[in-house]
This record gives sequence, C-alpha cells and structure tokens, in this order.
Amino acid sequence: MDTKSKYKTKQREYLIAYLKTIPGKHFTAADICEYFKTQESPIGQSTVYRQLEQLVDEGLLNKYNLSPNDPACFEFMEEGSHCGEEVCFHCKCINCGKLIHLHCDDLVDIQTHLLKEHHFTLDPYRTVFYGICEECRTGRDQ
Amino acid sequence: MDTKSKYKTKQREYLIAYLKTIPGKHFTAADICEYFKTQESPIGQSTVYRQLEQLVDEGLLNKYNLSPNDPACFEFMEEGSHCGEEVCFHCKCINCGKLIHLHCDDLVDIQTHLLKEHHFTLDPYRTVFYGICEECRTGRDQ
DNA sequence: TTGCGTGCAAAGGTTTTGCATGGCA
DNA sequence: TGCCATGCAAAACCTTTGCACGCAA
Repeated sequence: MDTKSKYKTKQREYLIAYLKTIPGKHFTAADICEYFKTQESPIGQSTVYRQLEQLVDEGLLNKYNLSPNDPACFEFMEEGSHCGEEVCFHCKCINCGKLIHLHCDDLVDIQTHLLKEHHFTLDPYRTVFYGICEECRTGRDQ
Repeated sequence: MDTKSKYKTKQREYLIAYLKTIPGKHFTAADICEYFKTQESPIGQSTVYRQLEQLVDEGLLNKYNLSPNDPACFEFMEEGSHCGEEVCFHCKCINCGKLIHLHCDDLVDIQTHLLKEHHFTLDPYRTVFYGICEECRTGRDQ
C-alpha cells in the first residue's frame, strides 16, 4: 500500500516541523489545531485530521485509543528518539487519566509470548495497558 | 464509592436478564437498544447508556475501547462463567477487526510484572492488545 | 496543465445532559 | 411521600465528508 503523500505542501511541512519539537509528547488533533491558530499560517482542521492520519500510515506517528468518546491521542516517533530505538509501551490510569511511558525489555517478552503461543503479532504502538497508577492506588483505598 | 444502584427497576431487571443469555458475547449500546425495540418493553437509549455504565462500575460488565470513533464494546462477565473464574485477555486484530479471547496464565505474569516493577495495577478487563492475527499475517505478506 | 491537498461548512455517529414524568421503596 | 430512574429531545463531542478553490509538480 502506497500511503505516502505525493505532494509536499506547506501545511504538511509546518506540521512535521512542529511535531519534531515535541517528540514523545502526547497530543490530540484539537491540540494541533489550537497551536496553529496562534501561528502565522493556521491549518484547517480537516487538513490536520487528514495529515495526522497519513502520518500514522507512514509510521511517523502513533495513534492511541485512550478512552471511548475521548479524542484520539497521537505521539510523534522521531527516528532515533528515545522511543524510536526501543519498544515503548503505554499505561493509562483509569482513575486519574495519567499516561505513563514504559521502556522495559521484559514487556517485549509479551510480544514473543503472544506470537509463539497465540500466533498474535502484538503492536505495542497501538496497545495501551489500562489500570491504576501508584498514586491512585496508594492515595486512596482503591 | 457506592456505585451500586439503589432501585431495582424493570428496565434494569430486563437488561440484566438479557445479558445473562449472552455471556462472553460482545455488544454495543446500540445493539441493546435494537434488541429491546423488538421486545414488549423497549428501553430508552439514555437508560441503556446509564445502566451499562453502572454495570461496568459494578463489575458485571467489561467495557472496551476497540477503535476510536467506533461505539464502545461491552461484554457481560457472569459470575462463574468461563471468563469469570480466570483472567480473560483480549486481542484485537487491526487488520480484520477480529476479537480474540485469551485465557492464559502466562499473561497474568504481565500483571505481576507491571505491579512489581512499574507499580501499575493492570486491569485486564479494560485492556485490549492490538496487533495482527494469524490469518491476516500468513494470508498476506504483512 | 493535471490532479492532489486544502479549507470551509455540514453531516455523521456515539454519548451525554436537561427536565418533566413515572415508579420503587 | 421522597427520591431515584426513566425517556424524550436536544446538545455536545470528535471525526469524516462534499465540494470548490488553490497550489505542487
């Protein structure tokens, strides 16, 4: 599937330039729209959605479904960035909504296990572990 | 937090009765609405949403975020059912959309690992593993 | 010149909410 | 009787789509 964009537009250029300034950070399509509203050349929201989708297809961006009804969350995966080299997992706290990055080789074993025992190729960039973070667990009796 | 319902209404009773007939099956709020439209006593959609949410809080129902923009997916966890005794994980194929149940003790180790090493309490009933299923992997060159 | 990318506005679909009514305890 | 649950309609929300225009190649 050739999902690469064929034209190099200013909007795409500016978008990627901005994304490169926030590697590993999480953002929504609305965040991007907001940011570019304050810039010289705003980008229409349709374009933001379309470009983000395309960047996901191209592998430059990861997209997470954090909660139903909440906006999709993206993350720029710069080549050579801290998330680019090793596998990066995410944990999302059901209680406070915090999103935690995990770089742990042990979790890579999950991939191996799922593949060997269950013939399922896990995509860590799409998968989010849901649960309760430490603060929420120890802070209250839940 | 006391999230238990205080009143026992007919709608709630009928809803739970129906859910008990489809343990382990996946359904959306719209599915429930549709079903009850064909019954003697339909249930308003607000009520369906509110009751489903409540049942999730009570632990009788699991709720999954399968895809952004797609309706939330629920699953009834009957006590003593095949998913009630042991931990049940889910894998969702990004390609064909298939949802796979997994009952695997090895995956329970993930929970232990996440808790001990990362102080994160994984909730397997909320977590979905995304990836590529065997058919999609071997069927094509992806 | 060709046709893809853009942007506006509107539509789409799911979920939530306001408010009056009805039903459980 | 008191108060929660219901149901309708409308709103809210994110995202997609139609279409005309503009711009890259």
